[in-house]
Amino acid sequence: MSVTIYDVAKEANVSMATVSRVINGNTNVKPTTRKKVLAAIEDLGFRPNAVARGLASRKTTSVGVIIPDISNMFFAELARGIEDIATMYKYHIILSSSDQNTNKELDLFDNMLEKQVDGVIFMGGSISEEHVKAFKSSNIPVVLAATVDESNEIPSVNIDYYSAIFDVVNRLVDKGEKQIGYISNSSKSSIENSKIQGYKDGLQENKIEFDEHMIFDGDDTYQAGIEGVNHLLKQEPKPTAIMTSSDEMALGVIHGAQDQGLHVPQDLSVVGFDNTRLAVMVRPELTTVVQPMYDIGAVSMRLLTKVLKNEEVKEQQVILPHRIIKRSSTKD
Amino acid sequence: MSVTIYDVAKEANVSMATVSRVINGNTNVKPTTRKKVLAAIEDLGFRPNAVARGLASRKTTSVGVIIPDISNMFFAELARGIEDIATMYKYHIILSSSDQNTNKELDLFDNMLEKQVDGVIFMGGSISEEHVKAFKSSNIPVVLAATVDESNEIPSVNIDYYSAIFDVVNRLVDKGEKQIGYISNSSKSSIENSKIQGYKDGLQENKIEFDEHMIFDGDDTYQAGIEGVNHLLKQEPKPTAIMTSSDEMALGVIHGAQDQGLHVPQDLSVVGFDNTRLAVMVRPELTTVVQPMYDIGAVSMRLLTKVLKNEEVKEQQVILPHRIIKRSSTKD
DNA sequence: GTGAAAGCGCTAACAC
DNA sequence: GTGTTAGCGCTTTCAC
Repeated sequence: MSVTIYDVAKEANVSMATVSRVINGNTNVKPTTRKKVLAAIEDLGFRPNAVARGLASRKTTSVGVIIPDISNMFFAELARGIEDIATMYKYHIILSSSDQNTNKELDLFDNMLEKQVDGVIFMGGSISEEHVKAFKSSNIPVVLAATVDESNEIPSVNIDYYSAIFDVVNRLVDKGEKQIGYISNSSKSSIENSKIQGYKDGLQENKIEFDEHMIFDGDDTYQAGIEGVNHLLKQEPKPTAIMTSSDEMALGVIHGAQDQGLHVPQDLSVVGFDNTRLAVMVRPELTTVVQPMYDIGAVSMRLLTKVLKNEEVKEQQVILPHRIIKRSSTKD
Repeated sequence: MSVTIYDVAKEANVSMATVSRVINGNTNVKPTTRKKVLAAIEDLGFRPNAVARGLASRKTTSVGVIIPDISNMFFAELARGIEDIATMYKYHIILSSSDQNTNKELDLFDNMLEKQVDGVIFMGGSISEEHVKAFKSSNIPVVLAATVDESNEIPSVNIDYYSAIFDVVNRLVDKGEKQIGYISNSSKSSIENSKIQGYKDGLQENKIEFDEHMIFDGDDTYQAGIEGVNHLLKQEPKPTAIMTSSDEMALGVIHGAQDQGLHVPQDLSVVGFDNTRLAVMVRPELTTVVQPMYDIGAVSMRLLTKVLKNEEVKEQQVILPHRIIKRSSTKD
C-alpha cells in the first residue's frame, strides 16, 4: 500500500487539510508547519495520487489530443508543439490517432470525456455538424489545430490556405509559367477545398483558363507524387510547373520527373506545401509554402490553456502567417 | 452536474452495484434487469467516470509512454505501433517527449506514477542504474522499446544492432569495398556502442585494419550526414563506402557526395539504417538495414499487456529479426 | 493558520 | 441475482 496524505498528516502532526494546502502551494500555512509537512513528505516518500485529486477537484490536468496519424511527419511536428506548451503549463497529454475516420474520432472524443480530460485539441480532415454537436455538448473546451470548422463555432488555429496557394500561382506566373498543374489530396476537407479554390482563383487572376486535367488527386504520399507527375505529364499541353498539397508529394514529383529525364526546374518547376524537413532533403531543394506546424500546435495549446484558466481570449479563430520559401525547384 | 451511476440506479430501480455490474459486463445479471439498466443509461446519457473508477479499482487502463522526440520519424513510427496495440487492448496512452534528458526522463516517469498509469513504455538513449532503480521500485511494469538495458533487468524489445552493422560490413566487403567509413551518432548509447563494435569486428573479420579517421560523429540529422561525408572524403585514403546509423544521415551523405560531383554508388556506396520512409525518397534509392520500428512498438506494448494481465511471458528480452534491403545506393 | 468532516463517482467484498 | 456498505486518496467548505 502506498503512502497517503493521511500518513503524512499523522507523521507531521497536522491535519490532512494542512498537508493538502502544502502540496497545493496554498499560502495560508505557517512556515514552520510547512517545513514539518515537507519533511514528513520527504521522509515517507509521499507521492500525491493524481487520480484521487482528479476525483475530488474535478480537474485532471490532462488534455486529450486527437490526431489523424502520429507517424505522419506533419502531425508529429504539430504534436510536438502541443506537447511542449502542455508541459509548460503542467498538463499531460492523452494521445490517440484517428486515421481521419469520423466514427473513430467521435469514439475517441467520448473516451476522453470518460477520462475526464480538461480539454481537447482536435486535428482532423473535416468537421461535420456531428463533430460540432459533440464538442459543444461536452462542456469542455475544444480547440482545432490545422483543422477548419466552416461553421466557425469552434476555436481554431490555422494558416490561410486559400491565399497560400493563390500566392504560389501568382509567383509561378511571374516566372513565366503558363501551364500549372496541381496535385491535391483527395480528402475533400475544407482545407483542401480552400487550396483548390486558391488555385482556380489564382489562375483566373492571371487570365489562365482552368483545365481540370491539370488537377491530380493524390493522398499526400511520395508515391502519389510520382503517379501524379506521370499522369500530368501525359496531358496535352503538358504542365511546366506542378504544385502539390504536401512536400512529400512534391519530392515524388521531382523524382518522377527526373526519372523521365527531365530537369527541375528547367523543364518543370515544382512547389510543395508545409516546409517539412523533407524540403531540403532533395536535389534540387524544394520551393514550398511555409506552414508553421510546430507553432500551430503550440498556439492551439496555449489557446486551450487560456480558456481553461478563464483568461480572456481575443480571437477564437487564429490565422497564423504563412510565406513562400524560394529554393531551387523553381526558376529564379 | 453530470449523471452518475447512482442516478442510473434510481432510474432503473436497482442498486448501484447492479449498474456497476452491467457497465463492467459482469455476467451475474438477469437479462431483463440488464435491459432495464441499459435503457436507463441510454435515457440519462450516462457516461462512466474513469477517474472515479480508477480510484476505486486502482487501475486506470492508461499507460505512460516516454519517448525522446515525437517529431522524429523513427520514434513516431514506434509510437504508432505502441498506440495501435494499446487501443486494441483498451488502454490509453499518456505521451511525453524527454529529449533523451535523464532528469526529464526520471521526472516524467515520476509524473506518470502520480497519474497512476498501469505501466510504462520507455524509449531512450541509455539506461543508467538510476533508471533501473526507479523502474524497479515503482511497482508497475516497464518495457523498453528500441532501448537496451545492459543490466538485462528490464524487459525490452530490440533488434540485434551489433549483427546488423556487422552484416553490412560483410556485404560491402563482398562487393569489393575496402575503405568503409561510418557515421555514428554521438549519443554513446549502448545501442550505438553495439553498432560501432559491429563495425570494428566486421572490419577485423575481413582483415581490414580499423582506422579511427573513418568514423565521424554525427547526430542522426541530414546535416550531419553532409558534414560527415565532407569530412570523410577529405581523409587519405578516402572511403569508397559509407555506412550511417540512420537513414536521414545517409540521405545527407548521398547528396553531399553528389554535390561534390561524385556518383553513387559508382564512386561511393552508401548504406543507411532503419529503413524509414526516407529510404525510397532519394535517388539512388537507399540500401539500408530494415529495423521494424512499428513492430518494435507493437511488440513492446503487447509484452506490457501480457505482464499487466499476468499472462506468462516467455522471453523478457525480445530480439526482433532485422535484414538488409538492397537498393541502388550500393553496387550490385 | 488549522482542523473536522463531507463528499467526488465508482468498485468490491460480503450478505442475503 | 441483487443490495448494502465501506472505502479508494484527495479537496473543499465551514468552523474555530
